[in-house]
Amino acid sequence: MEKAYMTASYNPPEIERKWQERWAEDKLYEVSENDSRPKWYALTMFPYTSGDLHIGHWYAMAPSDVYARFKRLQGYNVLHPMGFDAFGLPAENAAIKRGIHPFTWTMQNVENMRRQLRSIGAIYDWSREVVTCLPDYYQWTEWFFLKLYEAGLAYRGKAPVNWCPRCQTVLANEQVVSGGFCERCGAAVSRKDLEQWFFRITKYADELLEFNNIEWPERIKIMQRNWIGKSQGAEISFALDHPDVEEKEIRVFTTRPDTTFGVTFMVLAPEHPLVAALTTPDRKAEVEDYVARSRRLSEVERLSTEKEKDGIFIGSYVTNRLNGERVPIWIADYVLFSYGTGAVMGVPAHDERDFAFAKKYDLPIRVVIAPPDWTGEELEEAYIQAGVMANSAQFNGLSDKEGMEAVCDLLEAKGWGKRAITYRLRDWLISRQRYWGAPIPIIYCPKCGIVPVPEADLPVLLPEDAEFKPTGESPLKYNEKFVNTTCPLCSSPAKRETDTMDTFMCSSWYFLRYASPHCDTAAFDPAKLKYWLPVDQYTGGAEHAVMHLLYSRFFVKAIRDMGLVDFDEPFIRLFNQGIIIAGKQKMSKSRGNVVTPDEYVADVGADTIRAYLMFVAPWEHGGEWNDSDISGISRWYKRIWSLVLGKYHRKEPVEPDTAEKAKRALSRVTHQTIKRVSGDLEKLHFNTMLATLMEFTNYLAKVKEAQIVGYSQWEESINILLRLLAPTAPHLTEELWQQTGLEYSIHNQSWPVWDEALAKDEEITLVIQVNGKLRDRITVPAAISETEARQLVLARQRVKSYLNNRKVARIIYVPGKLFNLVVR
RNA sequence: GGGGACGUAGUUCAGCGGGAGAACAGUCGAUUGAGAGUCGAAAAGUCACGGGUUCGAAUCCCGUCGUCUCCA
Repeated sequence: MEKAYMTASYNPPEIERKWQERWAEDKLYEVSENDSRPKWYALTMFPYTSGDLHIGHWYAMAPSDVYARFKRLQGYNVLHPMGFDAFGLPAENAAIKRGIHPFTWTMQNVENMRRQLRSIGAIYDWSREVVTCLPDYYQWTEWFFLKLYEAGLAYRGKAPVNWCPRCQTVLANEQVVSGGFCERCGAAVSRKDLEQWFFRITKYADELLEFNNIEWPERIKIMQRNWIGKSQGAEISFALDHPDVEEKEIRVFTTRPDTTFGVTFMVLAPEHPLVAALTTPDRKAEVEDYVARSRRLSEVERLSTEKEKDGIFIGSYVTNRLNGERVPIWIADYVLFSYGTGAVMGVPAHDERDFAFAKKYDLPIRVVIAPPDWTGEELEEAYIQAGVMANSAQFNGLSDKEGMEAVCDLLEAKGWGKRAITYRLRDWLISRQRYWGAPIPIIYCPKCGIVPVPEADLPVLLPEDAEFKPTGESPLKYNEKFVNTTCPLCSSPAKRETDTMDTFMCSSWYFLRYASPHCDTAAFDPAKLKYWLPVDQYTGGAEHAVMHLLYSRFFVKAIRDMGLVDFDEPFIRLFNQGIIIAGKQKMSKSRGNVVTPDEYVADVGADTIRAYLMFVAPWEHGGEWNDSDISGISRWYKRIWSLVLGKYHRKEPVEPDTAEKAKRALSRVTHQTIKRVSGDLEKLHFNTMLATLMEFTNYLAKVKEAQIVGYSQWEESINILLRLLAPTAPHLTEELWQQTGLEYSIHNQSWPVWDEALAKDEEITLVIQVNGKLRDRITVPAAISETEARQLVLARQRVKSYLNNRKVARIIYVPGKLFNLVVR
């Protein structure tokens, strides 16, 4: 009836090291597609090789590992891979700063981070690791570029980029600090037009707006929709008659063609090509000054609502063809050249920005959509709601909606414009004037022009001996051995493309590589890809909402249309975890509040950190790291340790009725726990799952204390506790599993299943109310009928005292819950 | 400025028409040479505020304040 075990105390670092070695030896977590179980692909966004794994990485990885382990115990063949996003600017900056080669710097970091990642105790199948900066990976990144080029989805075009004149280099948007200055030297950043490579993501704009058959958080979908920014409206031509300009029209895009009669000015983007020619001599100096100023601002600043809308009249006019009016042309930096047509019509009565602009420069405001009960008075603010057209000739009296159609019909009939759709989304600019990225596999031949590198010649290898001094051009440009080549078509001397690819290109397909990471004849083995993909559960930070997550969707759709894959979306379920902060602030090196996990691993152990991170708050919220709270988890584990390994003693004899009751109670609590833990895990509610397991532990401690339940049932409950805890504390549970004499490994066991009948409460507390106020409560069988309940309730002394002589007007009975007497 | 979400014990949260709960922290007691640990016990709340609907509101509705978030 009792068993005793050796009870050494819980020593996390020791047992964690032991089991990690054993699991690696046994290849416990290596997976294969030759498996009869259903597959489950659980993916966590791979980390950038910054050098150290901080607690934020743990927060992303530990809970997702818990979920992956849960699916594994449930009987799925779980692929849960890990790798490194290893190309990118920081490696190059480190190289410039410290004279280390980016490759060396990156691979040192990979090694360190791999060690740190192993300490988490996750089920990563390390045999599938990918590192994006290694040739066996980036040759396929290059290959995908060629595929996109063949499909007409990669093209070369001019684009304005951020340019620092002092550092002589192109800057990423993130390197332009507010006000438009260089992060490094403080010089004013300007815009410069460069020939760049683009991916035609806009071709998929409409499909990217659909989220069919995927379960993504609503807010990420909203962010992507906003980013794509589809607007329906019309392109309208305004007549231009200027002696120095060939063009006879300026086209604008508007979502409100119904307000065209309200146009009182036109605004061009400062970089619009017609600006110079249309500027009258008396305004030249002012206009040029304004253009120069606005080129310095980033787009975000130009569109900021904090910034007052300003602009300048350039002296020329266009004609509004609908009413023949002359309309003055202004320029203003809130109009972007890259969006729509780079020109907008100013309708101050019905657009907030135009209203503010007109007020500032005293331009006329003409109402053409009458608000209800409008009697011709001036507007206090722009009226942007629905209304009836006015001051619009033959269209007067139409609703704005009808007007929209009628005006478009007229424009199309007369050839003055057409219905049109525009997107905020631009094509994806992938060129980087940097060394540390995948080379763009293109050759420029003086005779043949742009020639793609033949597939057989891949990879185009990064030369090891590049100079990194910042010149504003790719370091590869000065590497003659790299640049000079021969044309694959005509064999004449030719030059290689020297820009490298945006690193988001590498991360747009890495989830495909994990299916067959060592395939050296293709980017992936189609059969293995078909088995594993798409990703069933993807988790990571929400900061990737409109970059990585959108690019990956585009990528999959593009290669689907090439026939390479047969699914439409890369990630079926998406979940974004929150952020771990410290001292009420986001962790950052400059604040010096970065929590490094290694010391905690050595001290309290990975299992404790895993549980602590999940317990601190709901996963999607994020929470605050707090040293003193970690001990709560440590104590809980120690209690489990002694609960499981300590002697279980049953006192004899036990009265049969009491024994039966205790037995049923334990089985009920056990099955309720299985049910709650399973449900919480499925919803990724780790914090409540842990609270449930803590309650269960507390309950088991009481059971042990009471010494009534028989040993076999006790053992069964402990066995269930360990399996429920196994995803959270893989090392601790493996150790206890072994020490209680069970067969290795706990991680190959099956997830406990609850019995609904056993989980059901047999007795409930019936709440007794009088006029809605709690007056008494009784314990009754769960299945009690109303009649029986009424007899019991009315017999209660306390109830009688509230009733004295008053009449029961109504009875509200909620089965299983309460009995309310309404008395008068 | 607009949309959305959220304000429950010291903390993190659950509950979302019917008894105000859990975990952790904290407190006290026991064990101990002392501390740690373990065990036990009790405590902790105008459920942000103000109205309304209802037999009954933390829960539904309206308003106010505060926090977060997305958009402009």
